[in-house]
Amino acid sequence: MPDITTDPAATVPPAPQGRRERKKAATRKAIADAALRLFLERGYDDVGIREIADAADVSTTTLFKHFPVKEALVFDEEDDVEAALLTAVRERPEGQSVPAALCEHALRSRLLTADGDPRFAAFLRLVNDTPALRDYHQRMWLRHTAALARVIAEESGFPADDPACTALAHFALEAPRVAQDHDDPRRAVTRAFALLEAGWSALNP
Amino acid sequence: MPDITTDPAATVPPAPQGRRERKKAATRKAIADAALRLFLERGYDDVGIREIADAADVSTTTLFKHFPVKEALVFDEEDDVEAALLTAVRERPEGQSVPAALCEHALRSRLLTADGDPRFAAFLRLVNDTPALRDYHQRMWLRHTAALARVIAEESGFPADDPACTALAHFALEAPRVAQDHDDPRRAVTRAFALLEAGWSALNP
DNA sequence: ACAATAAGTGCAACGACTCAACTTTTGAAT
DNA sequence: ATTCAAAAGTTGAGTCGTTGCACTTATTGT
Repeated sequence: MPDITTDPAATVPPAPQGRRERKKAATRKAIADAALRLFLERGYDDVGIREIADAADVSTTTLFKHFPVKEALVFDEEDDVEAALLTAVRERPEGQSVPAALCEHALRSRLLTADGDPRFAAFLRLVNDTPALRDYHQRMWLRHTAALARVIAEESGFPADDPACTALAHFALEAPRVAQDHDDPRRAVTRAFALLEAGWSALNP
Repeated sequence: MPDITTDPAATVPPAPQGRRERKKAATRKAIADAALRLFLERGYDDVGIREIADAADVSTTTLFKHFPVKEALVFDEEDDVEAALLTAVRERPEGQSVPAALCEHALRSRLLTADGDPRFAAFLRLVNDTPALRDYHQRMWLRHTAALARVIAEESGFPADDPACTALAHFALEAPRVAQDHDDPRRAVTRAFALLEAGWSALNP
């Protein structure tokens, strides 16, 4: 449904849709904010759903209409993360290999180290110290496997359903998790990708 | 795992335990059997804990004293699976690479295809079609990462804490899961391990 | 024979999540 | 300007996995 408005000034800012959607977004944000605040204060497992709903001044049913499960409260605004991943591969510098591009992307993403920002550091600690959150995040992250595999296939000329593409995609997405258990995550990521890089180049014609 | 043993000679030696431990094992088996039967009949999500407990004629409290969570009801008798994994690497044929040994082990294990046995095929379908079970199984499977990484380090002369060893271990354990989403899982596993094989050999001096 | 130990029971509860019925708000079409 | 349908939100009861507690019963080592 294209937006054909008579008044062009009404649609200048990013996407301020009707008041309805704005209000919806507002309560959604209120819930997510309340949740994150409470989680950081007292830990994920020691905060109940009802408590969060109360803090955001909504009912628990409303809460669950915005977020499918408790874990999702923490990972709001995780759109365009897939887009970033895919373009990192597609628009990599001339001559750079696919695994190398993925490695750089992994190092660039702040999932490993929150340099500077103490608020983000606290967030990272919350996620990594809470098994439920770690697992959920990884599950969500792996949902990009198929899309990434497709892009890899395009970029490398392999058939779209070549298992090697899926494998590389999956392994690349798992790499950060593997690295997080090491004392020097950045080095670990690099080393894991060295393995993939060498293997991938050997597979190419 | 249900008591569908491939190798009849591999049955447990008759551990001469007291009547206490025998009874305990009996109720445990009764519970697991009832659970698997009901799950296969009506699907994992459509069978409740209380129902299983009733079928096995125990209280839900007793049930949870034997199995930590619902998913564990399906994966009983999963010991010595780590031992098999480790020896597959340690006692591989002369001149065979570590990834190759892991690939063979993956192909040998019946997690991919239940050739012939229809009961095991049904079991596999149950697990693969139930997200909760798939995830739980993978989580349990990944618990062997550290042990496998240590063996890999020993066998290859790398320092015990080299991230490359952890990475290879992790990727190798993930490979079957990646392959299951493909139409020809055995080929997919082989191809995934080809990637690892090539990369690993390139990392060696 | 006798405590110590462990298995098992019953019940009540908690927390996450769902469902159905209902009210209010909002965006538009008439 | 009125009316109407969809969407957002509420309420309350209920399911389901899981735990805690107090209790009984059976087995074991001494």
